[in-house]
Amino acid sequence: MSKQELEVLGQDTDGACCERLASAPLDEDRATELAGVFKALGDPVRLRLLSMIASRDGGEVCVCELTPAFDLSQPTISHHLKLLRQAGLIDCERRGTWVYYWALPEALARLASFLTVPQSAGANA
Amino acid sequence: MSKQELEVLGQDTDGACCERLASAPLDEDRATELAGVFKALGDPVRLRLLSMIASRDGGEVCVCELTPAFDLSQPTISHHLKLLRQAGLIDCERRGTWVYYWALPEALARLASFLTVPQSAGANA
DNA sequence: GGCTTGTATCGATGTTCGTCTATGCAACCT
DNA sequence: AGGTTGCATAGACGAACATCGATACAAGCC
Repeated sequence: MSKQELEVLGQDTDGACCERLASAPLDEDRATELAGVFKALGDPVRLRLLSMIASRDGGEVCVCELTPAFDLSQPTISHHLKLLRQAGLIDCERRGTWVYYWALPEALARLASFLTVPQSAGANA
Repeated sequence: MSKQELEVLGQDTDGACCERLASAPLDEDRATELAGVFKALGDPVRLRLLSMIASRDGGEVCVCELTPAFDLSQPTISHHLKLLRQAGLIDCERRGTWVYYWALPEALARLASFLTVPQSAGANA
C-alpha cells in the first residue's frame, strides 16, 4: 500500500539552486508533472486533509480521525487521500485494523522552493 | 482591466510568522480560498504561462508573444490568462494595441511560505 | 468458523473544466 | 470612414472530476 506515489519533485535535497518557476520557462513535460501536484492541492477537502496530516505533531493520523471531520462519505475521503498519495504528498501504512497517514515534508519543501522567487524579479504589485 | 484578482493570499509582507499548511488545520473557508489559487496552478498550460511571465527579466510579456508558444487557439490562451489573473498571480495592462502581463511576486512568495514546513515536522520519507 | 468494524474499490451521476468556433471590442492605419 | 490586427467574451461540447451507494477486502473478536 506504500509505493504508488509519483516521483515528480526533483532530487536536490540541499534546496539551494533548485528548479524555480520564475527562473526559466518550464518545458511541457515538466509542466505537466508539476501541474499534477498542484492539482492535488487544488481542492478544499484535500487541502484540509493535508493540513490536518502535516500539522500533526506525532506525524501520523489515523483515517478514523480524518473521516468524521468532514460532511462527506467515507469513500470520498478515501478517494481524496489516494489522490494526495499519488501526488507524492503523503504516504500511509496499515497497522492492524487502522491505516495511518503521514505527510512527506520533502515534497512540500520542494514545492515551496519551486515557487520561491529568486531575487528582485519584478517588485511590482 | 486591472482590478479583478482576488485578495486571497494574506497580508504579512515580512513573511516571518505567516500562515502555514503544516502549522494548524485549515478551516473550511480558508481552504476553499487557497485551493482556488492552487487550482489555477494545476494546469500545464497555465503553469507554463506563469513561468514564461515570471521568468521574464523585464517583468512584462506581451500576449502576442505568449499565444504562439502553444498549440492552442488564441481564445484558449486568453482564458487561461484570465484564470491566472483572477487567482491573483498575475496582472495586465493594455498599452496601445498590445496587452502586457506581469507576475505578482508577492503572491508567489506567500504561497511558497504557506507550503514551507516549519521545522522538524516528521522527517519521514 | 461467522460476525463486526475499518478502509479501499467499483460504477453511476451531476458538475466543473479545457478547448473550440464565432463574434465583439479597441486601437492603429490609410 | 473603412479596413486590419490584437485580444477578450460568449456559447457549445466532450473529458475529467467530486461525490455517492453498494460492495469487496482486511483484521479483530466471539
